[in-house]
Amino acid sequence: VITISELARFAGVTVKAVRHYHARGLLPEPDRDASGYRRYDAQAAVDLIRIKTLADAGVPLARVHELLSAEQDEFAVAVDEIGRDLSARIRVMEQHRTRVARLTDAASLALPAFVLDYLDRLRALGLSERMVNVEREGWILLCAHRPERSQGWIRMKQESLDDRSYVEGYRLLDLTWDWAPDDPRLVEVADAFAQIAPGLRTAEDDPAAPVPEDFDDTMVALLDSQTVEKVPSWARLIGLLQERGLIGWTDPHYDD
Amino acid sequence: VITISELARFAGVTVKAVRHYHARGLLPEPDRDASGYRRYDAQAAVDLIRIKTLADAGVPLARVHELLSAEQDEFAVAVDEIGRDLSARIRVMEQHRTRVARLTDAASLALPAFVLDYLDRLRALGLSERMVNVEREGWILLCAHRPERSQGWIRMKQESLDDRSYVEGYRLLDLTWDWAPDDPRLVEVADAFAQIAPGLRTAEDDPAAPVPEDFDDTMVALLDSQTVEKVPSWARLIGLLQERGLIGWTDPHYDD
DNA sequence: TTGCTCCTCACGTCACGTGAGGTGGC
DNA sequence: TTGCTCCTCACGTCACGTGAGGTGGC
Repeated sequence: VITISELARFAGVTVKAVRHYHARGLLPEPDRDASGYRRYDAQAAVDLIRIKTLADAGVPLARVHELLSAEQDEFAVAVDEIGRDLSARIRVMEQHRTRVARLTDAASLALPAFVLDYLDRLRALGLSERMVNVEREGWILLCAHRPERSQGWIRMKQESLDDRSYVEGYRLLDLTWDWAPDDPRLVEVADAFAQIAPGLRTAEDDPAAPVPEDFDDTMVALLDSQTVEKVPSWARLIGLLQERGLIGWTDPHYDD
Repeated sequence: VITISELARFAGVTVKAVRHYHARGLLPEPDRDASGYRRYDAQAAVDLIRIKTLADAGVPLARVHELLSAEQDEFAVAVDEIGRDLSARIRVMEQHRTRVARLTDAASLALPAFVLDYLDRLRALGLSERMVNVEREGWILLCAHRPERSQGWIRMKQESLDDRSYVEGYRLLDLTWDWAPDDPRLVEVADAFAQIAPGLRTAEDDPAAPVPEDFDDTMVALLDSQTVEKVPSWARLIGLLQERGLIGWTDPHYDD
């Protein structure tokens, strides 16, 4: 009594969708008129609205097919499950929304505000932009890998930055970037670090400090590729520091 | 420095997804090792996390490609838009969730509680189950088509059911279901309706009553296919009622 | 006659997933 | 040697969308 386009508009779907539901066996093929046009009645409209209601809720069409011929109790259980599934999907979408809301620019992608504050402070302390960049990419990795611990680490780093000798260490490291690995000044820098060392915080000082278990092999490999493998002079420097009994988070076997 | 599976696990995606991003040109192909294996560095991990963050937010990969090379301000505008889009999608999902929550069984699919209450009352008044079914399917159509007006209509119908003569009319109609269209008793029923008529409510009595504009051609055609086209005696009855100056919502030209 | 709807294939899309068939590393 | 990972095609999936080429109704 109505045509396919009338039916489709009525239910709020496309004509193609209706034909697709026929092909899938979800909606029974109606009788045709003299020219081969499909003619639908109210039952078809009711069926289609049911299909759309379930499909809109994210139910796969194969599942819709089952449900349309399900018994009362079986259906009730399924509807309950669909509702919980929708709620769960809404929750993850809300997480993604808050994550997206933090993305003010491409540089801060995946970085929470407390890391951005920390990076701003490094800039304010006079560190070079490429140094800040190394930190930034490192923190993107850390935040992705250990989101629950990263805030604690940042707090610890912020406290460390209150220490002048710690800041001096950073500035020294910044200076060595372009030096050749065999630059004799690196030995002086390593000695300077050894002086500063007592001021550097370790896991023994602070329970929030990172411990070896915080970094799996993947993490260590990635952080290394950003630092010792990228800046030749730093590889040398790490070696010199190890000779002086100072080791950081990096793989002791980085030089393999 | 890390393998494809390490990279994938780190970012929380599948190995296939990483290769897909290579194929789409989203993630640059890294160098290979001696056996042709891809070797990734931290930059790749950072890039992949960025891609995943955007893709999780529902951004099409083609769009992700643009955004990764966008300028600060252009990116900020896009992120804002993605956030609004996510919020909108969350809102429609919440609508679908509330709609799904109402689906206690297959019969009540797409029907709000106030319609179910109305149908229960019809049963309580002694109407046959098949009669209730005709009402139910009609209301499914009405609720789908005019959701904003259906509650008002139900309220009006509930008030009408307080009228004994109105209820009598329903019971008479129920009785005629199986009669032949030429059954002489139909004339008596039509006469009885004519007696009841002053008690029937019309648009003149109540501004909430349905007017012809509430039903487009599709709606009329569908409601007809559930009633006058389905039950032969009703087609005859409508004709008899029209002779007596009583017309309902149905198409006056139903008999074409 | 023009424009709109309808019909049936067949192939496209989106973001991957699934084997198939083979090689490399411990 | 076994099991695991890696590689590259090629094709599959899900829910339709997009024409292609043709007919019917006003």
